[in-house]
Amino acid sequence: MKLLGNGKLTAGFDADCPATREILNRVGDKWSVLVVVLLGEQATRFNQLKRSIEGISQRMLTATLRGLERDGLVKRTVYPTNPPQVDYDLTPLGRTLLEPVKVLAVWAQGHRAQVQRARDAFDRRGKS
Amino acid sequence: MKLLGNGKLTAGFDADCPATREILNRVGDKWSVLVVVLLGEQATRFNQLKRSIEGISQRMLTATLRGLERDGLVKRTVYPTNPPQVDYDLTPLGRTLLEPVKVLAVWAQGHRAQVQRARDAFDRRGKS
DNA sequence: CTGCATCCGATGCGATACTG
DNA sequence: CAGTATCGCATCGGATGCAG
Repeated sequence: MKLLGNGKLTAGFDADCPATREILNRVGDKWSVLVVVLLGEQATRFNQLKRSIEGISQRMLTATLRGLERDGLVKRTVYPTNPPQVDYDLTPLGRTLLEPVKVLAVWAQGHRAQVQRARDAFDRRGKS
Repeated sequence: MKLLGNGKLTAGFDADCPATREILNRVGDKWSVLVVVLLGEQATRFNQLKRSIEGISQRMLTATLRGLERDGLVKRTVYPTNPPQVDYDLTPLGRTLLEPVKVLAVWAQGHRAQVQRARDAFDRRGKS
């Protein structure tokens, strides 16, 4: 990315840096944030997570958890019982993600109506 | 989504609410955040944006700007000159999004190394 | 300069069936 | 219970060409 002149974004960060991009991808994907928030509540077993998140497929829950685990945000603990029991929990690193996510969620809910109005207005203009 | 028992996430927000989900989608998509940050710097013309964002296709820049405009985050101003000139700028609403996004970006950059190490370790375990 | 339309490969993700 | 494997549709997004 070419910067705009002074070589630095006045916002004080580079939204184009690969690390930022990757985190944004994580936060943006369909299920990761939801899983992180739920695990922020308490350690949870696989099937309980599946029941808690209405609409998620087993495939996507597995993939989401693997991704979060790979990034060191989630810890997977296997108890060799019969039947097997697997607990997922946030790591300390994962816990630090809770606050930034919350800031976004608060923004979303605080501006929900305003965005909706803008959207309606935009769509009306399009129809005319 | 079924909540975990008390009917409310202790984090103090519902990451599953549709409004939150939509905002997360916006923030998560490939180019929106980058465009918002750039426009946070200054109003910018279409082709200047295109040059500033290395790798974006014209198609996606158009789509991204339309989406942001529809949500009331970006304002599009046409100057009926010849050749035509179109300026994009953040709306006041768009400007309020800058701070939450920055919080995330700061997190990303602050934990970049830690995530990378976790990822490397995870991948090594997989190979063995 | 600022777009829109079309084509088409890449990826996302749900459904389903099978395993230890 | 906690996954893995495979399929198939839907959407994403780049490349290209045309237009006001």
